[in-house]
Amino acid sequence: MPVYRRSSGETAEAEAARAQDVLRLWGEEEGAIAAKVNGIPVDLNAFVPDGAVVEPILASTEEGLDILRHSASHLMAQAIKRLYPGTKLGIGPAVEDGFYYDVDPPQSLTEDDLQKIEGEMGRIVKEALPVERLELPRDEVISIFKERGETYKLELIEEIEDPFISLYRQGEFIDLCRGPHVPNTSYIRHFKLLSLAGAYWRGDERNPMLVRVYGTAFPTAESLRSYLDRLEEAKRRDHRKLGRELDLFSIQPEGPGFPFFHPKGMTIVNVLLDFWRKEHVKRGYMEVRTPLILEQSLWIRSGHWDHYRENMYFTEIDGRPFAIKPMNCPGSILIYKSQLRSYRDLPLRMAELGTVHRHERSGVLHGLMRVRCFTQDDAHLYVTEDQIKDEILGIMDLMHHIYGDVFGFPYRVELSTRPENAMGELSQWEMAESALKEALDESGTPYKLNPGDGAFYGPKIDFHLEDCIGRSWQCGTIQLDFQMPEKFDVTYVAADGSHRRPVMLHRTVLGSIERFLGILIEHYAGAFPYWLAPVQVRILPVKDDFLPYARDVEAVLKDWGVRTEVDLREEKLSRKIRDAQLQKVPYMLVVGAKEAEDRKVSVRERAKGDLGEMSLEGLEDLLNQEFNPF
RNA sequence: GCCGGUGUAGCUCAAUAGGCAGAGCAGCUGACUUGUAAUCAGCAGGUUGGCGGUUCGAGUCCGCCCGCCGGCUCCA
Repeated sequence: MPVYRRSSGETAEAEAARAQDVLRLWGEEEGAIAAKVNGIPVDLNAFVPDGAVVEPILASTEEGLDILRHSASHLMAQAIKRLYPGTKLGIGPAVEDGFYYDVDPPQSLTEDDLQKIEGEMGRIVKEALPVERLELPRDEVISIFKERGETYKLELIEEIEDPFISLYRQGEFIDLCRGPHVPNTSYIRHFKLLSLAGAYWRGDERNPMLVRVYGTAFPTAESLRSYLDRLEEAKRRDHRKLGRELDLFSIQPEGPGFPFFHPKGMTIVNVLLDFWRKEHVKRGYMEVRTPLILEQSLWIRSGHWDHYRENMYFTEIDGRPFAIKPMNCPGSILIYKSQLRSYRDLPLRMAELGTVHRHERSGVLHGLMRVRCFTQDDAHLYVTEDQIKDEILGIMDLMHHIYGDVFGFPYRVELSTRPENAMGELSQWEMAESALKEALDESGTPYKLNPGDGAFYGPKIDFHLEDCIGRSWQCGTIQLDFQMPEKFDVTYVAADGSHRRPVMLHRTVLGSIERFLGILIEHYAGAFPYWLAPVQVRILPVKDDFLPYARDVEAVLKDWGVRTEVDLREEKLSRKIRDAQLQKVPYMLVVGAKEAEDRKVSVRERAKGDLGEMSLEGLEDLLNQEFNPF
């Protein structure tokens, strides 16, 4: 009699059994949607070999959720094929928050069709169709999909080398699939179709475009509900909406991808940059500024002409060709080269809040997150080879300070290596890549490897911040560059009098100021911490009679360096409070007869509410307790 | 750039079936003189994104262009 084992070590004997039967021996079949046999996920009705370890996969685990969603994508594809016969199928995987299926329907689909498809999915769920795995010889599989006109599937099969190929069938629906899946369609209860979008077949823009139908599925109604609530929350936090409501910035039809910063948005940016400058001075950087437009020949020499031309804007001055800078490095190099540099000058840390223009394709623009003109908090470090590691560690420390200590953002690190269109020698790339790795290892930073994602002039370490709804944004980057110094013949005089070539480090911390502001808006849902709030305190006179006192208080606060305004309107106090709350002003000061008499203020904090009356000194103490990274 | 959707007052949204472009908020004017999340009244506000077409008649139907939204590809 075969023996089956549990991960805990327990064993049981039974006749040749399927995974579900083995789980039942231990009372573990409840809630399982698939099983793991010797660590490999399989269907519940898969036969288990003698001696195998069998564990349940629950829908509530990450692995189980993936299976549930993958099955949901099959369910959706089946519904689509029922409603729109002749639809050809692309691929339909589970993704981060749900699943999608790329389909090629005979007619175009609209949002209204989502409801219909959902309805049909509901019917298939009720049918409780068993989901069966088939393993058939290649030829047979090919003829099945030929017969069904599934040309995309045939293309996928061509790449599978195994003599046998697995398929999954539920009712009349058959799909090429590795599995595993839920045992029958009734397991998929809590799902929702979300959106439609175009997507190129196999992600290549030369291929035909299919319709990607997005949906999500969860094990319980509550978890589905909370996910949908989270989507709503994300909408509420959308920086484009808050940017308008809080009057921070706008993007006008006259400048697609070119944001306008309004006074309040600019205040936030300036506070942020004041902090940034202080921090950089502290860490031995000097600041420079280079021109926005430079002669085309410079860009040819730098390699941008060959590697980055499609993203650049060009112009002409006095009949000579010029380019608008898409990056700040060539300008920085010109400053470096403006005089002879000694090894004593290195490491030379040259920072620049550099405004760059890049031509982004119209479809990718997105509020402040993806624009055509942005300011990078750039820096170029000129270092000797044996300074590389320490300088990288120094930059990583700065990143950690700003992301972690100041903003409390979780972040991820990725190392990107040599891309296809790379410039320069392979050996230099290897040297550069291993220098970055060494720094990462020494600092003990966990990172993900992204082969082929480096810049054309060098490998890079990217820092991805995670925002409130789990999206990640690339902000900081450290790029190691042996190419530019070479191209521009950049040198320093070594101790022995010889001319040596420095290595160049390019780096940003915030990345793009625009994008960073967008992230901050969403992260704080517009309720900026006190130190960043465009208006820190709003003074609310109870009635006009107390305007003079309100002005007095305002003058005192301004003197303390607090960003203050007075609500001058002839409105009721409750109205003024409401408006200040909606503007997410951190502190409101109510001033009326009592306050004016005693030179006091009644303080209301936007989240805590009424804090009661206090003297101006008491207020000063209170404000001084607020977080301040300076 | 590509696919799909969408565009009405500063904002949010109405306008049966192709038949007089409207409301709330915001703004302005006036009244009210206000104590912890919306005082009342009046006024003003529009080339319905643009251009062309169909029609007796177009916000509505068709075509092209532009912007925006969601994706794809690409990226700070």
